[in-house]
Amino acid sequence: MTTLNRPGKPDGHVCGIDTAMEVIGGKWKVLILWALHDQPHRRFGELRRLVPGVTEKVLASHLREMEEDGIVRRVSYDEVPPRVEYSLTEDGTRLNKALEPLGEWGRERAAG
Amino acid sequence: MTTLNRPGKPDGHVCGIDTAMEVIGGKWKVLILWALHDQPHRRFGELRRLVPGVTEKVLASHLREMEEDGIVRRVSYDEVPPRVEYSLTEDGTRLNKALEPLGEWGRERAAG
DNA sequence: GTGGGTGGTTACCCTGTGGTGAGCGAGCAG
DNA sequence: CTGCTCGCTCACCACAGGGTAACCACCCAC
Repeated sequence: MTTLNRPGKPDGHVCGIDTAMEVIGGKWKVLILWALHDQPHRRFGELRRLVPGVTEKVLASHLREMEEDGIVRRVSYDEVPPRVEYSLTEDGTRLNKALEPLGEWGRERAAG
Repeated sequence: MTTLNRPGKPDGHVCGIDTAMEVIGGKWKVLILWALHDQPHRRFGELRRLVPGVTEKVLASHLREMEEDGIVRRVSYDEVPPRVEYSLTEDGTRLNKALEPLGEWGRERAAG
């Protein structure tokens, strides 16, 4: 279950890694984090362009979950046309840093 | 697709992290890695006990995928009753190390 | 009045992943 | 001859995560 419902999930965690895996388990979440890492604020449409292939529905639901998980901050300005800005929380920033060695591993492997 | 078929997957990787996510994307893979990290060799039944909740079929297929991905080494002894030992390759060991910061992040978060 | 651009929501469908349970091959203990 | 162990394999099935598409409210420019 990646989409909503944290309540269920009686599994119990063996180690910290699966706690983290739950948070980044969605298909696009790491890419969203990645897209968020270098700019302080990103708009919805921007993210959609930065994460090629994601649909609006899924992007919206992933962002909502990440907000619930406390790794993304959502600020909605009451303007027209509507403007919403997403940014990493401090926890999200630390998560992103924790993801870096993994990214390096992947890059090495891709390089062959 | 986590189970078999690397061939497809035209997606193209945005960054190294999703390369890694593909490898550890299975539901139990990080736990298997974790179970493999402290002993040089683990037997099938041992792993099944160490990863509570996994079924034999899924454990077998995950191990097979991890072997294909070059992070797990499988050695089968031609004895009776059959004996098969699994261990991390060097690449798998490095992956496990790359996973550590993530585990720490998860532990901190679980601690609240 | 109609088209565009914003950031969504809702309904429905489909595929892949993982779960269930059975069976198998070979030898040994009893 | 029966049952047990070990490491699987096979056939089948359920479900949830993700994809598709339509729709909404709002205001502006044309």
